Amino acid sequence: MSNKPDAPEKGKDFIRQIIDKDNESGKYEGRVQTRFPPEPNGYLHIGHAKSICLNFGIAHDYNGKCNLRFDDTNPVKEDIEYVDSIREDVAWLGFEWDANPFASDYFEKLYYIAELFIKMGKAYIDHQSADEIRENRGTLKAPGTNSPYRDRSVEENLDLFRAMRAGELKDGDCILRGKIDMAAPNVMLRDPALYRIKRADHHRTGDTWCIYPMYDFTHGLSDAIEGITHSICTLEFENNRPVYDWCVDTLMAGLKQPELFGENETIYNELAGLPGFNQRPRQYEFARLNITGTVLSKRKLIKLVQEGYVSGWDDPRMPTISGFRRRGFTPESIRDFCNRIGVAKADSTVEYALLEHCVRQDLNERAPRYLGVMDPVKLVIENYPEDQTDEFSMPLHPEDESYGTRVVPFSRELWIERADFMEDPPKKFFRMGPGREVRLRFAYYVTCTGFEKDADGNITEIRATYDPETKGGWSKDGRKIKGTMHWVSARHAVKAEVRNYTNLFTTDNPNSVEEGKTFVDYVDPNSLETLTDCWVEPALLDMEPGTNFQFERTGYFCTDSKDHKPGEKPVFNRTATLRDSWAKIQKKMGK
RNA sequence: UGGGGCGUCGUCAAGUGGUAAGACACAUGGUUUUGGUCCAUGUAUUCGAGGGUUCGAAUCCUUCCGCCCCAGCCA
Repeated sequence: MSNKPDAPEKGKDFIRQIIDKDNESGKYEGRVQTRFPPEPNGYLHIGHAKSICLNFGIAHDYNGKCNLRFDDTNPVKEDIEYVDSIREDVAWLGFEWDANPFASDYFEKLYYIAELFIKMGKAYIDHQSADEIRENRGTLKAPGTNSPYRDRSVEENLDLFRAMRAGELKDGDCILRGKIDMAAPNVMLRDPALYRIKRADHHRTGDTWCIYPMYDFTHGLSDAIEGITHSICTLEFENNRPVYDWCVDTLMAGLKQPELFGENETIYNELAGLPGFNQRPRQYEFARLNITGTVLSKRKLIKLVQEGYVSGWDDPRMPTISGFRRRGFTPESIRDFCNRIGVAKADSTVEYALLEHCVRQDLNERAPRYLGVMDPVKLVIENYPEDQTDEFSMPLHPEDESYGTRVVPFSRELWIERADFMEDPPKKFFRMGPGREVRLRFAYYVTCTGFEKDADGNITEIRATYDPETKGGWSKDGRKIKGTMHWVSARHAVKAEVRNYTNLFTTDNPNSVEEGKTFVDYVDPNSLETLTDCWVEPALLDMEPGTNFQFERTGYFCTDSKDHKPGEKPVFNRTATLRDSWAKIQKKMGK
C-alpha cells in the first residue's frame, strides 16, 4: 500500500488553493492534517472514494497526515461489520491512514468538554419533549421561542447532566442543548442538541455510556483533539459550519478559564496543550459525487440490499467499493476517476461513461487476453482431419511481450460466436457468411461452405474449409482479410458461467422519479444476465478468484471472488464491454 | 429579501481584468491478426439573462432568473 494518489498536474482544486494560502501565511506552520470520517453504518460507495482520494491525496501531496476516523456517536445504527468493511475498502483503494481513531475514543473528553460548556453558561438541560422542541424551533421563516428551561442555573444544569450520565433519567427525558440563539436565521443555530440519553449497546463502548454526543458537537471537537487543520466534508454540511465553529470557539474560550476547571484540571490542561487548540481546524465543503444511472445515498443502498433487489453490498451492480471490486474494477481505475472528476462546489453528475473509460484504460494496459465464446454455435472445418490437433502459442498481451504466451488447442470442431455469422450479411458485415473467408484469431483462414438450420430457422451448425497455408492467421500472399473471429476448440473447451451486468436502473436518474413511484420501481430486473452455456479456453480454468482478464473482442472480465472455483467451476463477471463500433454501425443501419 | 450555497460545451472542469485549457461523450479519417488499442482532425465568437464600469470582463458592480441545502434527541 502507498499513499500515492496519482495526482494530476492540472489546475489545483479550490481546497488545495486554500491550503497553499495557509502554507504561505504560516497559519498552521506548514502542518496539513485531514481525516476521512465515515459513520460505520453502511458500506462505502464511490462517492466516499472521492472523499477518500481527496483527503488522503492532500495528505500525500502536502506531506501531511490523514486519519481514518469512525464517527460512531449513534450506537443504534452502527456495527462492527461496517467498521471492518470500511477499513478493507480504504486499504484496497491503496491508502494508509496515519491513525484510526473512533469518535467514541473521545467520549470521556467530550463529556468533560460538555461540562465546561455548562459551566460557561453555554449549554443547558432541556426537558421539553422532542415534539415541543420541534414546535419551538420555529420555521425557516419564523424565529423559534426560548425553552422554559433555558435559563436554569449552572449548578442545576451540571447536576442534571451528571444525572444523565449516571443513568438516573430515562431516554428522552431531556437533552443537553447549546445556548446559542433561538431566533437565528440559520436553523442549525437555534440551540442545537449536544447530548441525548440513549440506552443502546455501543459496538465499542458497550454499556459504558447511556448518553451520546451529537454529530455537531462531536465532529469539530474531534477534529480539534486530533489536530486536524482542514476538515473537508460535503456541501450539505455548509449550514452546520457555524455550529462547528461555535463548538470549537467555545471550547477554546473555555480552556482559557482555568477557574472553571475544578477537579478535572488535568483533562482540560491536556486539551489545551493539543495543537488543535492553537491552530484550530476549519471546515470546507465540496460537492458530493453523483453518477448517472445509479444512486449514491446510504439510505437507498441499504434498501436495495435489505429488500433483496441485489445480492448484497458487494453485488457487482452496486456502486459500492466492494461492488466495483467484485465487478473487476481496479483501485487504480477508481483513483484515476476520482482525480479526473475534480473537486468543486457546483452540484454535479458525472457520466458513468467516464468511470467505464477509466477501467477500460487501466485494463487495456494490464489485462491478459483470452478467448471465450459467450453464445456458441458449432463450426466444423470439413477438410481438417478428425483426429488432428494444433496447438497455437498465443500472446497474452498484444502490446506487451513481457506478458508471455499461452497454448490454445485447435481441432476440427470449434465453437464460434453466434453473432459472428449471418446467413445473408450486409456489405459492412466483416464476419462470416456463406462463401466468405475470415480469419480465426491466431489460427487459420477459413471459408464458409454452408450451414444448417433447425425447424425454427435457428442456425445449428456452420461448415467451412481451412487453408493450411495460413497457419497462425496470416498468409504469405498478403491477401486482405477484414474479419477476425475468436473461437474455442469444442473438444478442449471448458464450460463456464458468465455474468453480464448492465445498469441496475432503467433510468439515467433514479433520484428523480415520477409521481407515485420510488427509485426501486426503476430497478432493471434484466440488469444481471447469467450465461451458463459459454465455452472458454482451458487456460482460464485455474485462475484465482478476483483475476482480471479480457475476452478478446468481447470485454473485460474477472473471476468472481465468491463463486469462481479454480479447477472446478469457472465463474466470470463482466467488468465492462469493449467499445463496439460495429454495434454503432448496426444502430445506424437500423434507423 | 428566512438563512446558506451554486450557475463556463451533452457531462465533468480549468480560468482569479488581457481577449475560453483539458478530459469523457460525439463525429470524421488513418493504422491494426481484437470492428479493441493507438494516431490525426473537428466540435462554446462565448461563459444563466439584462444593464453598467473599463482601452479591454467568464472574471469587478448591479438587477433579474434558475437549481441545491437547512426546521432529527441522524450523520
